[in-house]
This record gives sequence, C-alpha cells and structure tokens, in this order.
Amino acid sequence: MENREPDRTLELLWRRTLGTPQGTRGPKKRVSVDEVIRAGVAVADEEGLPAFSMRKVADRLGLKLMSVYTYVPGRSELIGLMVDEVIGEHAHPPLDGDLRERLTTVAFHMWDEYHRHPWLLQVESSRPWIGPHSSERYEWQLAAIEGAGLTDLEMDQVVAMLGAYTAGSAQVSVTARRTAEQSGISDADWWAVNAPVLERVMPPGAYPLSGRVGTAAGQEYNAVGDPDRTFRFGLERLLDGVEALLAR
Amino acid sequence: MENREPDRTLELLWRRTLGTPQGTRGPKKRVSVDEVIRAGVAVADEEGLPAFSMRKVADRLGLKLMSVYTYVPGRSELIGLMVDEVIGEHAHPPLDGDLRERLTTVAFHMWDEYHRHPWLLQVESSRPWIGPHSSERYEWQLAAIEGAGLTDLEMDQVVAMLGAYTAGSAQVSVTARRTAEQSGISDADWWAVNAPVLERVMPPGAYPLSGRVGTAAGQEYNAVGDPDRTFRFGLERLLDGVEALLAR
DNA sequence: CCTTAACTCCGTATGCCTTACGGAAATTGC
DNA sequence: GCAATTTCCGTAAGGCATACGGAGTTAAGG
Repeated sequence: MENREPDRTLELLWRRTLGTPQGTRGPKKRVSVDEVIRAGVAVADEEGLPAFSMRKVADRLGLKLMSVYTYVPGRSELIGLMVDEVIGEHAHPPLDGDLRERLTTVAFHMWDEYHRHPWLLQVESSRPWIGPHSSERYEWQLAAIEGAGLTDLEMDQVVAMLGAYTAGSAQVSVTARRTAEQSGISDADWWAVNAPVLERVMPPGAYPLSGRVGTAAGQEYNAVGDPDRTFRFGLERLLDGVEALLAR
Repeated sequence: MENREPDRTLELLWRRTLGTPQGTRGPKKRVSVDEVIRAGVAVADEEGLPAFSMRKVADRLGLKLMSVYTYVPGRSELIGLMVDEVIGEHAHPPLDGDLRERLTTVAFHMWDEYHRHPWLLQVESSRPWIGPHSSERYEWQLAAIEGAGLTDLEMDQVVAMLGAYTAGSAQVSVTARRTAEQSGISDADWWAVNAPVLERVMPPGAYPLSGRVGTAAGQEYNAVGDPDRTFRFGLERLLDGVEALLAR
C-alpha cells in the first residue's frame, strides 16, 4: 500500500536497462531478483493475492522468510514488480488491419492476460509503478490507434475506455471462473440450495423483467452467464462507438 | 471468501421482507443487525476494505470482538450484507427521457455509488449474495432499456456492458483519489521524485507516442489524468454504440 | 596476509488479523 | 422455581507483515 523506498523499487523495475552496479562483497546470493519475482507470480497464480504471502514465496525459493526482504523492500513492492513482469511475459502482438481489428487485438491481449493472471485484477496499487513493460504497453496501445484521425486527447481517452471496459469485464469472468473452480459447487448446485430460500423470500412478481430476461439469458447461455460472449458483445458496441466518433 | 451458513445469511439479507420469527429468551441484544451493518459500512468507508476488521466494528458498537459473531456469521458475510445495504441506501432515480438519458442515469448512479463507497470495488465475493436491493438494482437497470427494441439477451448484455465499463472506470478514479488523499503526496510531488530516476532509466526516444500524448493530456487536464472526464467520454462512445445497434 | 566494510541469511519479537470453543450470566417459558 | 435458550466474551490457535539486530561470509584495501 505504501510506496516504500521508491528509488530502490524503480531500480529493480528497470534492472534490465539499468546496468545494476553491484557491490560484490558479502555472501553469494542464493537466488536472483528474477527468481523471487517469478516465484511470487507462481504463488499468486496458484492461490490468488489474498493468500499470497512472503512466507510462501520464501518457501518456494528454499529461503527463510526474512531473507526475501534482502531482495525486495516488501510485499507491496514485490507485487509491483510481479505486475510489470507479467505484462512483459508475452510480446505485444503486431498491430495489423484496420482500426477495428487493431483495437480488438489490444482488448483481447489484455483479456487473455487477466485470465492467465487473475490476481492482476486484485492489485490495488495506490500509485502504480512505472516499469519498462507497463511503459511499453501504453506505447503499444497508442500505436494501435495512431493515425486514425483522433486528437491526442481522444487517443488517450479511447485507450482508457478500452482498458476500463476490459478490466471490468474480466473481473466478472475471472470471478465466475474462480468460484466454479474453488468452491466445488456448480451453478446448478448453488441454485438448488438457494432457490427454495429465495422463492420463500422474494415477493412473487416483484421482479418481472429480471425473471423474463434472466430466463432467456439462462436458456441461451446454458448457465447463469457467459462472460466471454458478453465481453465480445460489448466490445463490438464500443468499437461501433469509436467508429461513430471518427465518422463525425 | 467462503459462503458459510448460506441459509442464515440469506435470511439476514431478506430480513425486511421476511418476518424474522425471533426466539425471545436469553439476554437482550445490545444492538441490532442493522447497527452492525451500518457500523461495518462506516468502518469500510473510512478505512477501506483491507483495514476493515471485525474488531473495529465491535469497538464502534461498544461490543467486544466475539460478540459480533452472534449477529453475523463472519467477516465475509458481513461484507455481503454491507453491499446490499449501500445498494439500497439511495432510492433508484426515476428513468425519464429517451434511452440515452435513461442509460446515462443508470451509469452515473453506479458511478456515484462507487465514489461514496469505494470499498465496493474491493469486494470479491466468490459467489455474490442475492439480496433485496441487488435484485431491485437489476430490475431497475432492465427497466431503463426495456421497450427499446432489443431482445432479452441483448438487454442483459447491455446492462452487463454498462456495469463493466462503469466499474472499470470507477476503479481508476477511486484509486487516484485515494492515492492523492492518503499518501499526502500530490501528483506533482510524486513526479518530482520519480522524474529524475525515470529520465535516467528510460531509453530516450523509446516511447515517442506516450511522450506526445502524455504531454497533450497532461496540459489539457492540468493533472496526470481526469477520471471523471474520461468516464464521460467513454460513456458517450458506448451509448453511440448502443444506438448503432438499435439502428441496425 | 590481515583487517574491515559490506552484504546475506535469518531468529526473534511485536502487533495485527479471523475464528473455534466453551463458560458465565441473563432472560423467558412452563 | 427450574430448564431451555441466547448473549456476551475470554482464551487460544494459527495466520500475516515487518522492524531489529546478530552471526557468519566475502572481497577490497592496506
């Protein structure tokens, strides 16, 4: 939450471009910063951010708890490093085709990323760290929309809109997936338990539209929802809106 | 995280419509479930969800820690009750005007709600509780779009899109506000500290578009960003997209 | 070669957190 | 007046981040 030792953390973030001038005294390091970060990513991938702890990172590295603090200033800084790490994990795909295709590429790249690393959605950095990969991400997003005839301000706003929509949609999708996996209770089971109580509790006819639409959606999806399909639908509408802006 | 005692929690959620048949033996309750929930909301409003603890709720009520557990099953269930509470806090505004105005009303209602209770964005309910106010919310959202000529499925998808975009945008806005308030470090201060390091660290000319667009946006906003304005911009695009769907 | 500075590793302690368990005391139904 | 029920809460177990300081390791500098 706090931003402790900003200089040191920035140096860690940019350790690749910055030639890290190391004092070489003292015992050899048993691991590297990269290994610490990768171990952190592994823990977060497997257990999510709430269960992510410095002890688990240490265990995975064969270190004792407090040794981890010689590599990174603390938990929240390590998470910041993990974020930039996974943003750089997959190269940004080339931006081909027209504007619509390019923005679709951008949106799905982030969509997939959120599904590979759902804990990204749980990170609440008070002040997000500026790392090499997050910088490159923004540049790439702008490149997708450069030359379409928008002002610089509009370009920034379109990128923000796409990011907000994708994150909000991924939140729903990822939560649904996590629930299905970890609780071991399927949608059907859950409804079987809750429906009797809800029928007893809901005033009959109180929610007519919800009943009609919920039934239609449920039949079409064969489930309570279909986050992927819903994301695609909204993305098409959103891109229609961007094209309307260009046609003005 | 877990959904303990689903029946009991559902009964608590629907306590208003359900006449709670109470056994009256034993010592008098010193507070009510509503007071517990309101105390929880107050704590979360002031300190955010990570700092939200059962002990602070107890202190605020003049109870000792463990007594709170006689009112609600546990922390996560209390948070579920708090969510439905704040959704019902302000009546849903009437839906006047054309489709565009009605959807704008819906979006801004949720936008304001997220700013009143930023912790809503930090809630990660594995399986969201179905309460009276969240049920009414969905019904109201559907009413905003009913009669526009969309299929039931499309209605559900438009509501989902609006919710995802609003939540994603509010996440940015609320994070920016929290950072400014709690860290005591302004945008300007933060840049003053970080700019030297970043200049040393970023390959010059590596991010040409980011530089150009970031400068333009910074001058226009007089800040790093203007979440409110960005939200409005994206909302207009999104609504253009919905109207394009209707005109098909 | 030897001193010493710098560095890693980590034990310990502090102070948070949730929640299981069980006891004491209060209140009412019978 | 007795028993069933319920509230309040003390205690303890098991988790967490991290401040602090000590022990031992390595290389630089004299």
